[in-house]
Amino acid sequence: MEFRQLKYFTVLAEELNYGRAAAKLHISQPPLTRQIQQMEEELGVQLFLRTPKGVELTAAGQLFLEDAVNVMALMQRATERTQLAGSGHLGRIDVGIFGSAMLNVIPRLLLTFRNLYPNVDMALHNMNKTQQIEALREKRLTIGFNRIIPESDDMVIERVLTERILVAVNRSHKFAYLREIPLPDIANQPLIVFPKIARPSFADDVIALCRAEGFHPNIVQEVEDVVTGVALVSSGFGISMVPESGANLKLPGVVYRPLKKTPSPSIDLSCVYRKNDQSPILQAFLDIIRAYRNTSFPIDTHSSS
Amino acid sequence: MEFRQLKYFTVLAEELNYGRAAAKLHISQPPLTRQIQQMEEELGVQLFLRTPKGVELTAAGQLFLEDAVNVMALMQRATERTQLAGSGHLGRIDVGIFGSAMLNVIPRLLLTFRNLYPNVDMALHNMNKTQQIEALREKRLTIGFNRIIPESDDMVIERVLTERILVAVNRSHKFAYLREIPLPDIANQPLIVFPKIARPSFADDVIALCRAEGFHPNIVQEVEDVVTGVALVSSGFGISMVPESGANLKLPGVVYRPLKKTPSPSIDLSCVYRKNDQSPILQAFLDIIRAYRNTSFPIDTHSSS
DNA sequence: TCATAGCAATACCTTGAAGGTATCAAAAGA
DNA sequence: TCTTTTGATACCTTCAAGGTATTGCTATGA
Repeated sequence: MEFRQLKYFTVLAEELNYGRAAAKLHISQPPLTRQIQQMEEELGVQLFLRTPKGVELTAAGQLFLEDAVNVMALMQRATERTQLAGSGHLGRIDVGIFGSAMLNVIPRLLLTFRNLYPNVDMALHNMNKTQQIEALREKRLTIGFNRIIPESDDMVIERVLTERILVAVNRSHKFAYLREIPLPDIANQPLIVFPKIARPSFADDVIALCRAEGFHPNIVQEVEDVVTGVALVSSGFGISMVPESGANLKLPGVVYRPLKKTPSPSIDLSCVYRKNDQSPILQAFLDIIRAYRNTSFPIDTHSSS
Repeated sequence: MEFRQLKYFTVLAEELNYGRAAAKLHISQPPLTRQIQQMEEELGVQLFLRTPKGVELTAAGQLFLEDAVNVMALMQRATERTQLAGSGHLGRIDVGIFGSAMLNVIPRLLLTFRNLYPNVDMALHNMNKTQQIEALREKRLTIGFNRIIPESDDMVIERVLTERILVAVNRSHKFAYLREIPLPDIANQPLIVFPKIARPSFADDVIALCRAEGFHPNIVQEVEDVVTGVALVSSGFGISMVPESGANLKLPGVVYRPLKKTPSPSIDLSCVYRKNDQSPILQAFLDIIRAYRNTSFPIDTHSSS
């Protein structure tokens, strides 16, 4: 049984006349006769009763007609769904997220993606860079976001954007009265760094930044993430350094100040995905990331709550 | 898209290796490659990723695989259902019934049919012979049962069986003491005849029987059906003549006696169906009727309640 | 009653596409 | 580096789908 025959059958069942049905199918009448004969032979069932005025469906033919219509509709739907999936408009994307990027950049990307590809399911998974790489290898993740991602043969790391590093201080701290913080002044301040797992991390960047300036920072606490770090700043535990998008985190008594240095010390946010992943959904997502890359994300570094 | 291609696709999706898949399909590898290429071109979607070790499904391919399996299963089911319908094992039969035949013959036929063709829906419709013919013409009925059916060009009337005519009398009636009732003795008895609609009917047969014997029956009541007639006999209203299968109707004080005449007066039960109806369900049903035709239905004419 | 029109079926030819064999190109493994 | 394994390509053969011409049947109208 071929789809062609199903099509011929349904048209003949509609027209109930070989000549008209053949015309509608843009073939001549004899091939139609033969195809229907062949179907009847293959099924071992008479589908049409030949009458002097044309044909009519047998009971078996009526039953088969219903199913034939269903089969063709299902095939049509399958084709359309597959084409949607092939163009990235249907399917699923699993995104690994971690840290301060979730406070600003990633939500914007996700929102844009959802608007453009409403039929793609999006799942967010909170994991650190090590877990992300592992999950990517096991195809549990389509793409991961992180800072300072180790190179890997089977992964592509792509910069999403570069942010200034800001100093988070308590409003009561003397730094709060400065517009910019001179880096050397940090030397003796109690410094809170993060994250403490999955090194090297942003914490190492901060430390390296200090060392390049010629001093060793006074680290009073390593915490797991930016939220905990800023929470400690809020309670007067010390000061911290955060990526610019972390400044979206408004906690009582916390203000953010840029470092006094040119060029401004900065940290990259990157994404990572499988080198051999050609899936259209990933490509679509990457297109959005690339469109965002050079967009500025102005952040009011002087606001606080 | 052809079923052949769906089949090739599912096998390749299972084997994930062109060579093995082609072997399983009993074709060589190049045609398989070409058919898959053709599918991908037609859909405009890559279904497989070619890897050095073989192939793997893309996300779109996985989606299409699910649907392809469904399409093939639905087609398979359609084929089987159609073949069942074509052999009379699936579908529907509408049977018109009327009168005393419902008391014995028809239930046996229906029971036999249901046992042999459990997937055929049976619907019974109580209608008189006029209504049956009309319903047959409008295809609301597949077959009708009745007595004395008028000839018709587009209908076939076929005898189902021939029954003796019995006399139904009240146990207190003098006839109850006879083993057989001489027909002339009926002349002055109060006679109940039926049915009163859709003449000519069994009633006319009874009247004709009497006239042939040289007398005009003393009809005291015409009733609609055998049940009403026998009910009147039960209450002592008069005597009646009923087809043998009517003797299955046990009402208080009613006994049945054969007529004393050789050959025994009889009445046919017939069925009627459309001359051009070749439906396998009807043919199957007719086969059962014909098998029953020459079977005797022994009825104990002397029992009563 | 015969001629005609309209229908599906058949005979016969043409062509396109599916399948086969041989071979190539690329990559992995020994 | 050579061999093996994989999918892709080139080219040929064959079979079946489609076309034209025609037949056979039946209902209908003159």
